[in-house]
Amino acid sequence: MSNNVAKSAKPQKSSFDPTTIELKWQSKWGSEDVYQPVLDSAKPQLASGTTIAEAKKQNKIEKDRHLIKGSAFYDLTMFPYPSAEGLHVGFSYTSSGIDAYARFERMLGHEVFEPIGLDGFGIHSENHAIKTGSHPIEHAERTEKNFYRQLHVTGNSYAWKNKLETYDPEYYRWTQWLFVQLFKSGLAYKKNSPVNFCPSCKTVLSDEQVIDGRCERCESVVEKRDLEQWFFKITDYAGKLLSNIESLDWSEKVKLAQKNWIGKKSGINITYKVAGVDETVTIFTTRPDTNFGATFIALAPEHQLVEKIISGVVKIDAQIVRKMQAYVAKATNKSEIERQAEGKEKSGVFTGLYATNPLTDYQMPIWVSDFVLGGFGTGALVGVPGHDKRDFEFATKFGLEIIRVVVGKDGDASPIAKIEQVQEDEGTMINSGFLNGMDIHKATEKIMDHIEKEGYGKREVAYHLRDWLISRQRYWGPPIPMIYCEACAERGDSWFMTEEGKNHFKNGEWRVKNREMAGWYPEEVLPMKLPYIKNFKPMGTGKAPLANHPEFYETTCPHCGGKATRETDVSDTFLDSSWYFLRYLATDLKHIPFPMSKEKAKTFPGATPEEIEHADKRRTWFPVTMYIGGAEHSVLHLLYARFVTMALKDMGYVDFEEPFTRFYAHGLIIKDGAKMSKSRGNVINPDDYIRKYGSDTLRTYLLFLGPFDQGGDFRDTGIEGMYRFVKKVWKLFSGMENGEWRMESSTEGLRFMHQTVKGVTEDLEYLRFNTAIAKLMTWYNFLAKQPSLSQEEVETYLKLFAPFAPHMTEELYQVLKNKEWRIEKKEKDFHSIHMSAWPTYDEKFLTQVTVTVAVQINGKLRGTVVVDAKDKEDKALIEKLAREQESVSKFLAGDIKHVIFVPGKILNFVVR
RNA sequence: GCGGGCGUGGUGAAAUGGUAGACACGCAAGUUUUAGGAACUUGUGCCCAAAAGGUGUGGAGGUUCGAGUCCUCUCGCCCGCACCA
Repeated sequence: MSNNVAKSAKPQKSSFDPTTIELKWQSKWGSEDVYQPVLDSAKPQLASGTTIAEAKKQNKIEKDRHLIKGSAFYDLTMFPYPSAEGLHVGFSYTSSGIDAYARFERMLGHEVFEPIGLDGFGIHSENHAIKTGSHPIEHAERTEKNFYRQLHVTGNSYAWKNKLETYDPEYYRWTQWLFVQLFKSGLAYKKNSPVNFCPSCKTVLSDEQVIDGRCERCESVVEKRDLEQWFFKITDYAGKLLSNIESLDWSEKVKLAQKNWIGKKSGINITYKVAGVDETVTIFTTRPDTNFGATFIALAPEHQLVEKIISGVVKIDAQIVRKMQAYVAKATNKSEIERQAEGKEKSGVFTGLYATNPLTDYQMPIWVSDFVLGGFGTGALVGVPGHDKRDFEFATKFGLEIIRVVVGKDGDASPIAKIEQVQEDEGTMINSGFLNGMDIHKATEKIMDHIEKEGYGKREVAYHLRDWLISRQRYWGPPIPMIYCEACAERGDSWFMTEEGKNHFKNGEWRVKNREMAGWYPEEVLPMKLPYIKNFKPMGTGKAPLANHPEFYETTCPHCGGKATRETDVSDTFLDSSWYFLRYLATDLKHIPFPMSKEKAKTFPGATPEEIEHADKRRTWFPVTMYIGGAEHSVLHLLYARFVTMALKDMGYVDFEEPFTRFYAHGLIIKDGAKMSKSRGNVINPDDYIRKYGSDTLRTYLLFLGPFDQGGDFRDTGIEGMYRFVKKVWKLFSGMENGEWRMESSTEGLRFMHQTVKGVTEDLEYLRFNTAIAKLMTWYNFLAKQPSLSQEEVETYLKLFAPFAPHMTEELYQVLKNKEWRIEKKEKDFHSIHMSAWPTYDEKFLTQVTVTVAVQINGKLRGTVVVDAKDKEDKALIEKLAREQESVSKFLAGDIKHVIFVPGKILNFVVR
């Protein structure tokens, strides 16, 4: 029966042509700037000034949403890097998510800013150019066009007027400006040090770009090279980068990845006198409680004292020096991979020197060993073989003494002879003088107090995080805008001698004072344009291609006017992306890089009063409200962007410390169970699917695949199914023009609508797109069976579906609008609805209350009871009863008139 | 080794502590079609010929009137970090 009725609501004919519909709306949205927010007039993000994370914690989010209509909502996705192959479907995934979210937020009444751009500078793009045999500049021109075309057909509600490209001189002049500001703040310095070098990319890499000893991009084994490089002093912010993490509304996983990478360890630096020579060795340890058991000292091959011995400053036996030279040379040439391949087999050379342990007067032999890391702590450790497995391995190999100082749970107090006996856990101190009998935590505090009092040690915090290596010996990046002047350096007359420089460092030591630093920065003539050169390929000599071009690097000193040279390295591509979210809001400002206070904006040469005004007003958009991107950037981009923001805050350019209030890491899209790769031939080009099914279908399908943070498996049969569904929706509603609809929804219809609205709203808020879409499908199944639909149901359905399939829903709305909707007149187009009205039915359904009690029916205990309350008194009564189990049983025994028990259905109680 | 996460049908997966498997894919049968495709209808956790019934969220316990969900242990898988002193 219902089948026949259902048919009456369905179309006589259907023609669903997604391509035509989508192009039509895309061009309309574009030409009318529908999604271009007025940047200057948005209200601040939250009226109270609290962050969304805080509001959420206080459960105020729903309430606040209504209070802050018209407030700025900065909805950002990580911009893609353009490749010859075109847009990756992984990006379609992100962009579908961010756009569904943007459209949802817009309906809640926010001003939403959803910008897009291209991360076109960097090794990635340059390698693509080399592979295709083209010049990076031509490569960029070509891919830019293709990428923007592909980005357009997704139907995303991008603010197209604010697009940017990192290789645009109007962009990278500010990247260079940023470099200069960091330099002026003492956060950029140049240093000669062993660095990671990728022999294939022929450039140095930052620590973060080395994964398992291999290059992040090409997976070549990374070598160690001594090169003079530019670094950013991100370690200055290690503490803040770590402590701020707690306040962020990010997934625990990403937060943890950052915490681990920063790697804070609290301990103590202990300085030991070296017997017989005028030297000391400072070690870092987190376990000073075991110090009575210390029997040796081990130095990293890079350690200063080792250098002093090798260079003859500290004189020891010549034969040992030769042995050490050989060992150090071998160790420093080893790549990470080689070191791992050798396993944990310890090696080392005894220096013949001893250090005295003041606690015991034990003469600890000083060794050099490559299991000690030059970059952690002080590059030296004190060996306690009884209570550290690595120390034990070292001690047994070289016959060093092992002393037990902790007894663990097993009560074993015998001498430690086997590795299984090494006691690294909790326990009680023995053989440790005044520490005896204490547990290790108490002993740790006690001994640190003692050492500090005796004056040979100081509590210290060590971090795993190292400074950010910023220079690259490549072509395709912003030239580092520094000028070296030999003459000024000779005179000791460099930037550091200017009033500005002196003021900057007057309260602290100068972090950077070596001679290589002497020079000038041409701040007022930025951008330092990247010239077109033919031989742009990396050379592998430790110099960048620009070093072959005197016409580039030869210049005059901005200070003395003499001959000077420019830096020829370019900066890391991660610098480009560390601040792009700031620039989106100022792409039309020629003289100011990003929104900032009037006071600061005025300091930019050439800034017009209008520009200063814009810069000031647009600050309401910061920080980024919602950021969606890949989890692979957990410790790279996200850490760098946080660091840059903090540095800019300290310089007074921005007034927030954390750039991304909320970050959501989406999952990975695989294809038919395998990772996409060209060699497998299973790379998805979104173009093919958009052409065949339309963007609405692709978007909805991608988001339906599975939980957004887990990605999913892309299957052609799956997208077919989604296409069927989209078509069904089209047919149902486009058929409405000939069908009937009624004034009011049925009770069941209302309940369905209420449930779906509530469910989908909540799902969208937490980016559970897959379940939101499933709810829409369920509701469709219900609607399709109805003999007729109400205008409210149809309109609500279209609104709820719009975040996923914006084109089709808008087209349907237009079709239906022209067919005598018996509703209040709609003068504006559907996109105005996008911006105004998210349906809520809470008020209407206040009468329905869910009570959770134990109920016995037919001798069986059952669960949830849905009670329909007739009026406010009923509702209050039921809520009160729900709070008190005891009264509920009474209530159920006496006051309920009917109990309707439908097998397979929820229990319904009708209140008198 | 440290840290985090996950184990539910043939598949992707749903389930504020309350009918386990929503929704979709796939599969099966049917209607329609010259055929293929498409569309529509019905069915589909497992066991049993069917019904009745039983059983069922990696495993073992526990809390609870009630556990996929909370707690303890255990097995298996995935992802970070790692010779970090």
